[in-house]
Amino acid sequence: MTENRKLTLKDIARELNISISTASRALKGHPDISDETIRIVKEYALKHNYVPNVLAVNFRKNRTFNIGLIVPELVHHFFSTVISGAIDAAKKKGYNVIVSQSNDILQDEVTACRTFLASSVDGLLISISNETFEGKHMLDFINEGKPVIQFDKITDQLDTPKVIVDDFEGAYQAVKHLIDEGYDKIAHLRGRSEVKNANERALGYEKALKDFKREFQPEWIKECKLINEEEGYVFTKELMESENPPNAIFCITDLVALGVIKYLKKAGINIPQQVGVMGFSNWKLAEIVNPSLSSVDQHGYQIGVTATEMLIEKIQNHDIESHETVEIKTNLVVRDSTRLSKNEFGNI
Amino acid sequence: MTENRKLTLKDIARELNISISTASRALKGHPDISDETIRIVKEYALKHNYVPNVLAVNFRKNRTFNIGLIVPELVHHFFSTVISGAIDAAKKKGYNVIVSQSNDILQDEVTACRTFLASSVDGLLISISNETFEGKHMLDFINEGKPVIQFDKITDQLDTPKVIVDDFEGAYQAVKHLIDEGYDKIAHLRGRSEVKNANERALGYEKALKDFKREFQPEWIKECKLINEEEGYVFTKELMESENPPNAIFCITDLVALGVIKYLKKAGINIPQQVGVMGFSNWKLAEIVNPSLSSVDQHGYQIGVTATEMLIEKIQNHDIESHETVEIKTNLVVRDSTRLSKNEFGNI
DNA sequence: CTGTTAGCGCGTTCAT
DNA sequence: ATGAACGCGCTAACAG
Repeated sequence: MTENRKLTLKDIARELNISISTASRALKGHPDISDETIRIVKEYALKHNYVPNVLAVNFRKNRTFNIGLIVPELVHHFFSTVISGAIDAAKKKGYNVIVSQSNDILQDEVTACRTFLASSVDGLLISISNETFEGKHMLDFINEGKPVIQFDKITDQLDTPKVIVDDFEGAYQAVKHLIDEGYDKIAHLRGRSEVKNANERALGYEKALKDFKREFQPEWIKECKLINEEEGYVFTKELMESENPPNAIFCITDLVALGVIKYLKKAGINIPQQVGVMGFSNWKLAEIVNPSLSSVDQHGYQIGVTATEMLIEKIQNHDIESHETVEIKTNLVVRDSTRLSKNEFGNI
Repeated sequence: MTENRKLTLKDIARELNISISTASRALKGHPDISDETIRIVKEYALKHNYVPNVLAVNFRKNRTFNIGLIVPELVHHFFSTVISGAIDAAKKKGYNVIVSQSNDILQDEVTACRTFLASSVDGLLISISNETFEGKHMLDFINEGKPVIQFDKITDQLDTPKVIVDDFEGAYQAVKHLIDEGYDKIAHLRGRSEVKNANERALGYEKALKDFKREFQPEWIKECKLINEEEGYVFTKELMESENPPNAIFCITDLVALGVIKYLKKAGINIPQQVGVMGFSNWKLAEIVNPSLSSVDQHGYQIGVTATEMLIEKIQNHDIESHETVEIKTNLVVRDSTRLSKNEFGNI
């Protein structure tokens, strides 16, 4: 309604009979300016509710205090947790977060990058799509002097700082837990071989089997393409109907584990007595499903915070060269689906 | 690496021996400019990959093509769905979305508003916190000529356009379904009486009971303060141990329903045979829980899309006056927890 | 200590 | 059909 034009430096300079630059400097307590002038200007500014025009400042300084964040999917427990961490960390440093999603489609990711690049962010946080392998679109970004940090789903083809989950160790610990509980025939529903995270988890799985000298069967490894419930269901059926069925199944992610559980229940196979089930990611569903699902927590919030803090630091130091990788440790969460030894409450 | 300064209008003007304004106009195909010049300039621009400096343009035009989005919680199925819709809709119109969360704390919401206002968004989408009642911080926004649209969790104290779920009708249909299935003693775990959505749902519940002349008992209405699993559990225990226990429970949200289900299972009460359970929101958990939970889908994605489209339209028309309210229809999703009549598969 | 001046990159009169 | 010139609001180098 009262569309009162905003007060500018010029206005307050005119009103106070000083020059614009004096006003500008006074406002930021520049040492050149007398305490008296500073006091007067600040008082006037406060009283008349002066707010610097951020557009002008950003234009002048050639930066926006916005950072771009691209994830494959926004409606996804892990990624929304990461975003939450990123937003909170950014806020603390005075940055905004502009969020975009690729839907795991390379073209969408490229477009999002271009938009961010053209439009206005000071740096980029990205978790790449399943279709991204080299990532020259991100290179464009770096070439303009804007730092890029990859997190979670990354490509080694692109040399940037990275914040990743220790998938190998997480998988190793998960499988070790299964072994400790007494399971000795452990299958793995893995992800696509082109995806680094999937490979790391598979390697952790194999290493644990090897270290503890448990049976290894290539037929016990199934590659999920879509990483959904359906695949968990179908592969479990295959596994359980085979000559040599496993007695535990380690899944690439909780959603797949859900399919596993559905099949086992349908087939009347007791979890965890006859077959143990281990997920990965520790989604909300892990506590909800029946029996509750053991899983590996990836500390998404922490990943978001760490990646954002790193990015902002690089932005502020104009550091486009360093390429350190930070690994966030995972955390095994044991629930009913693998608790062979003692099961206090039974399945409710 | 090759930190090549970006090409500006000035550069291309100098290179082509024309004036800056000619270059500027040629680039946007201004009718004053000869086709020949336009061709040459455009060709040069394309070849040398000219990209207008968005910061400068925005500064000049006093807008940012960013919209602010504030939700109580980001890590929340419904809200992340809304955000997803908002981002997709904004992208189509060439806008970015800056996301922030209030954590249901008024102070955080106010701060987020201030940041957005000062920093640079052209408009605001907001779903208010549980602590927000009047919302003068949003008024600040409007006073600067920037449109605000409230969605889902709104306050009528602030006169803005709104996009809301038809909570009343959703609740009415949910309870009607319970009645149709044969339940005749229906309780309601409602939300806080200060929250509009909670009231609407409670009204829908009461109206349905009245219309179909079913028993109404004030003791069957319990007010959840925190809207969590725990409350669902505790209130259900109370209800079921009372003199006159209900045989169906309609919950303010799926999370509460989860607590309800947990108690009933623990108490050995069969769902849906002895007691039917109805949620609200249709989270992912509704399909995962056992038995699967009937719920009311709120079409979060559509809410995000609609609110965003409305906002952008207002931004572009400098429309700060209109205050229409759009109601997005809900959709009842029937699952096992209320399927008394026929239950094909049984609970798996 | 303070004021003058000169841009940042772009859009937009106003001349020609 | 084109160019010169100005200004958006702010910062900063340079003078005094």
